[in-house]
Amino acid sequence: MAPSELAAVTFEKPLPGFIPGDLAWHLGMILRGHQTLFADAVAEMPCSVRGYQMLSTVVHHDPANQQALGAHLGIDRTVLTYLLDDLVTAGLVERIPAPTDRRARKIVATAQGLDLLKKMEARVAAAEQTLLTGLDARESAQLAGLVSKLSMAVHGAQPGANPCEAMDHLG
Amino acid sequence: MAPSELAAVTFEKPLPGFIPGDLAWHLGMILRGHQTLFADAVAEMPCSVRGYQMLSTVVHHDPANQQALGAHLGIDRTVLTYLLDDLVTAGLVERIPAPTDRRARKIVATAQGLDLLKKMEARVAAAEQTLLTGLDARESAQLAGLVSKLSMAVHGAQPGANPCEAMDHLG
DNA sequence: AAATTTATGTTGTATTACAGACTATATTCT
DNA sequence: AGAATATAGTCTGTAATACAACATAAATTT
Repeated sequence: MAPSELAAVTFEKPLPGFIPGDLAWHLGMILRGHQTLFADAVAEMPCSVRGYQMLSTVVHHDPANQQALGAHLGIDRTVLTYLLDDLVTAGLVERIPAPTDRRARKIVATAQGLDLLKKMEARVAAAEQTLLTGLDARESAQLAGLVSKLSMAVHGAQPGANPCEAMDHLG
Repeated sequence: MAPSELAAVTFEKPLPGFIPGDLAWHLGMILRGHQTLFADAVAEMPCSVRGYQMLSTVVHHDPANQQALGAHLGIDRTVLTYLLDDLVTAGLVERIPAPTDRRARKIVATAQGLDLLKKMEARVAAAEQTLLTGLDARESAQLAGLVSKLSMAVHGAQPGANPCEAMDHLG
C-alpha cells in the first residue's frame, strides 16, 4: 500500500468522530446485543442461533448441498456435520441423497422443522424489533437497507463466496 | 432505496424483504468481512484484533482498571488477564498500580505501544475504508451514524453496561 | 474488627473449530 | 476406456478458547 494512499485516506475520513476501529466496536456491540436477544428467542432450537440460521436457510434458500449451506453461513464443513446431526436428531431436518450428485446430501426440513421455524420466526422478528428500539422506523429501514447493501458488497468480495452465489440470487 | 418504500414499511416490519434473522446474517457477513481486513491490517499486533482494540481503548478511553477495559470490549476478566500478559510481554502496555485503589491495576501504553498504535491506526482506517467501498460517501456516513446510535442504545440496555459508563461519556 | 464486596490472578475443564486422513462419487485428461 | 484429479461428506485427534471455581489482597460496610 502506497503511503500517499494512506495519507489521502486518513485525510478524508468518512467517519467523523470515529477512532479507527470504532466501526468494529459498534458492529460488535450491536451483534452481541442481537445475539443475546436472538439466543433467547430461539432457546428451544438445538444449536441455538446457528440451528435457527441453518433451518431458515434450508427452508428459504434451499441450498443444493451441505457445502452451499455452510458457505452461506460461514460454517466449516466439518463443523456443519455435527451441527446438522443435532438438527437431524431433533427431527427438524433430514439428509436425503441429492438428486443430481450421489456424493452430496440435500438437507430438507421436516414438517416438524417447518412448524418450529414458523414459531421461531415470529420470535426472531420480535427480537429484531426489540434490538431496533433505539432507532425510529425511518432509521431502522435506512439501516436495514445500508446493511443489506454493504453485506452484499462484502459477500461479493469474499473469496469463498462462490458456492452460495446461485443461492443468493433467489431472495 | 426509494423513500416511499420506507414510509410504507414502517408500521409493522421495519425490514422489508427481510426474512426474520436476516439482520443477523447481514451483520455477521459485514463483521466477518471486516474482521478479515482488520486482522490483516493489524497482523503485527499481538492478539490481533483484540490486541489492537485493547491498546486503542487504553489510549483513547483511559479505563480506570482492567474491569472497565474488559467490560468495554466484552472480554471476560479471566481472559483479559492472559491477553494483557501478551501485550505486556510485547512491551506495548504496562500494568501499574492504580493510584486510587491498590487492588486495581491501571493499564498504560508504553512509548512503543503508542508508536505501534499510531502505525496500526492508519492501516485500520484504510481497512475500514476498504470495507465501505460498496457504499458511497453519503451512505457511509449515514451508516456510521446509525450504527453508532444503535450501538449506544444496545449498550445502554445491556446489564453489564455499568462499568464502562463513565468511560463512554468521554468520547 | 468482623463480614462482605471488589479487583485481579490461577488452575482445571469443557467446548469448539479445524487440520488431516478416509470413503465414495464425479469430472477431466490422455 | 482407464487413469488422474477433484469434490462432498464424515471421522478422529489436537489445539485454541472461554469460563467456572478457587485464591488473594484490599477496600467497604456493619
